[in-house]
Amino acid sequence: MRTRNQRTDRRTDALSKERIVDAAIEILDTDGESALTFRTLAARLATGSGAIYWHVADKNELLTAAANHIVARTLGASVNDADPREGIRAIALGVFNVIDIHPWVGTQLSREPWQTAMLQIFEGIGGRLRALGVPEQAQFDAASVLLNYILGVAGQNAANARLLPREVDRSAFLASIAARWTQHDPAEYPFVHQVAAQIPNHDDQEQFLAGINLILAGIESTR
Amino acid sequence: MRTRNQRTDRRTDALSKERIVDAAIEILDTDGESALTFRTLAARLATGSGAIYWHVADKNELLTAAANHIVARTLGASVNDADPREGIRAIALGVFNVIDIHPWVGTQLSREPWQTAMLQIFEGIGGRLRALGVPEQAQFDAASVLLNYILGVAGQNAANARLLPREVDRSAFLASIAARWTQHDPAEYPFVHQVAAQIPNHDDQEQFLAGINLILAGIESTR
DNA sequence: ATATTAATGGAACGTTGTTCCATAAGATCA
DNA sequence: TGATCTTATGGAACAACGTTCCATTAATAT
Repeated sequence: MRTRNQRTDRRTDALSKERIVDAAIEILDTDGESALTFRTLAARLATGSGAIYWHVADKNELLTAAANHIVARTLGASVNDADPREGIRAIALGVFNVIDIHPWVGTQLSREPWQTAMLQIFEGIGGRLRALGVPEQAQFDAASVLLNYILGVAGQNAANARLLPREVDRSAFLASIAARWTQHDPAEYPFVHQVAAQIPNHDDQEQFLAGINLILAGIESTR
Repeated sequence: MRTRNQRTDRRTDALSKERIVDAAIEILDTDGESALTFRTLAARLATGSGAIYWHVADKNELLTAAANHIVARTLGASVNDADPREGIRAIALGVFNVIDIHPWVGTQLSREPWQTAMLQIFEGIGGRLRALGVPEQAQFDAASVLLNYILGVAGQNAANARLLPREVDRSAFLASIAARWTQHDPAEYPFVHQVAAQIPNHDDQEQFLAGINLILAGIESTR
């Protein structure tokens, strides 16, 4: 009997979409978005780029699969179903935090529309809106605002992480942003100047949640 | 007197940042984001890429300048200051529509943080929130939700426009999205399935405005 | 007229995503 | 067991891109 057990004990170094996606995630996490190329990936997997293309259609599919993997894992964990409001906050915060750790996920979410990761977020939100008693007519709009707000913040945070040379002091980074803001004419940009003062001691995550709460308040007020 | 009048009657074909940005906008609008390269741009301006680099640092600066140009022109036009609520809606709708016409602006807004275009939107919103009577403490958070929601929608619409092969029938496009949604397991994605039915006769702009109204309601309810 | 600076345009460089293809490994069948 | 066919591999080659370099020209100042 030469036939090995189906798909079990093949060569241990066999390539697979899973191994490729895992390696891609490692590169993205440790060296950033720009470090992932088919050459670095092939080097890490000790193969050639042609072999990778046998398992993956193109770079876009690879990035989508990587982002889906991370988001699915995150959303699966954070389930709090006592209060639908809390459930929505937990989903939103989960996405926010996952992008804090893997900023490239934010880039991918805002670049590629209607991928599975987005639908998962959408479903999680929508189901809880129903539980909240939002009428069916209004559910689509309500879930859409929440999702787009989350995607907007995701994109911005990913973009910020892209410029941040890697672990630059956070307060120095905030200060440099505030400085850029105050360079504009105060007469033309009074609000920007007023807010620039609040930037240094400013908590991204707290402000993100405040946004979620404002939207939830809006959804519940228009019933 | 050989000296010509300062900066007036130079060679009529002289390059300038303005001419370069204008040409870039034309290419982006007529042939899409992927069509803008330093080669196509040089060809259109009948010059070489080196000459362009004398006026523009890199492609990022070029795109930022182009987006700022378009957004500034749009926001300058749509001023309605009878009601601050209407003013905010006008700004949001202005950005939405400008991205409908120039989708690449949406890509740029979500990719490059804290550029002038974003600050202009932020300032327009913030000033009107103040006029609305939102307490100063809450203005930052309130302006931030609105801005991030707008940016989220901007990014998604830009991404959609990128996939749309150019002027494909809109209803066919919506139908294909709904089809993709319903491919997922109905048991796992009940909300997505419910909403997929509403996609075909669905107005993007209307839903966008509904989102703005929900957020405004939330802002006004938590005072 | 001459020297200096500003601006030009096109060749060349290095990197990228992707394709191609000769070859090897695994499975199937005589 | 050996022959054949499919699956999978890895590295060379390609086209396109952003960017840099540099010899040359136009405009200005001396």
